[in-house]
Amino acid sequence: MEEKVKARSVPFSQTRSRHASETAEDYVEAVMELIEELGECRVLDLARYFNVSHVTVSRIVKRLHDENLLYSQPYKPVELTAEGSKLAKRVKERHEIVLAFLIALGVDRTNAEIDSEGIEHHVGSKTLAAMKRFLKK
Amino acid sequence: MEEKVKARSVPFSQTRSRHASETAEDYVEAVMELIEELGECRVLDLARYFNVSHVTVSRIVKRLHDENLLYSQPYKPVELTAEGSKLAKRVKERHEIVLAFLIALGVDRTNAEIDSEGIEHHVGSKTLAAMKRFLKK
DNA sequence: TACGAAATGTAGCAATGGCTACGGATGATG
DNA sequence: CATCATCCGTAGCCATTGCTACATTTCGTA
Repeated sequence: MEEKVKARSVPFSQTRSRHASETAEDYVEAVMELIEELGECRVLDLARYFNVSHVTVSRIVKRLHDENLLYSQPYKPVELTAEGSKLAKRVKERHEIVLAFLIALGVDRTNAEIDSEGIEHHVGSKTLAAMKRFLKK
Repeated sequence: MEEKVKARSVPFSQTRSRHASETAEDYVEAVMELIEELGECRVLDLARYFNVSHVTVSRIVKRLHDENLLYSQPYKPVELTAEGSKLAKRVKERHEIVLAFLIALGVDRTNAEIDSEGIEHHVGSKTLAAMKRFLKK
């Protein structure tokens, strides 16, 4: 009888895979950060960082190892592969831009840090470019 | 031997419950939108809206019914409870602000729509206020 | 070197959100 | 009012990300 609702511009279809990708982004970024801070990155360092159990970390590390983003051996520190390192740098740069942008927008640092963690994964290249332009002014 | 890494300001601890909350927000917003557009909101309307199977919708509707956000009876349209309606209005308003903000920032409408869907759930009250201030100028 | 604490792995459970396949309910139409 | 297409529910599968409990490995130190 009437018009069908059009599906969203961004299908929510791949919610699960999107979440998995976000996890990957968070983890490679954390590994890079922890290696910079501590010299190495242990499973327990990640567990403390994300406030989850070492079991959760260990399973995710295994998956990211299989996806060639991390390199890990039993009972050894976690390292980044070349691919993981590339991703981590991209993610970190995007994260820094989003954070700086929110602060420039007038958000206090604490809230800017909180929100940027969540927002960063959803900032496309166009939005990122717009944020960069804003920062230049 | 050295300083422990401090946990993130925003614990990633409750990733699962955060995702569940985002789902709740998406669904009450969609239900409100679909009722406005179509006069009622059926399970299949939601399935088309989110590009998922009706099974996924049906399970989530049941959960949100248990959480008192939606009202549903077998084979009947889905409705919002008072609580769900309140949440939906809040979410919709926030969504509209984020979308308008991205457009004002210089992002084309298509990408603004895409990114606002993902960003909206991570915009805290302080960031939302900053976006409103920006829009007034 | 041998012990014990700390780190990591493994087993197995729950919740969430995807799916297909199948069966029952509803409602329009002949 | 019988039929059939459409809508919806249920069963049951998988993946992801939480967890606790328990087993194993590592490593500093007695």
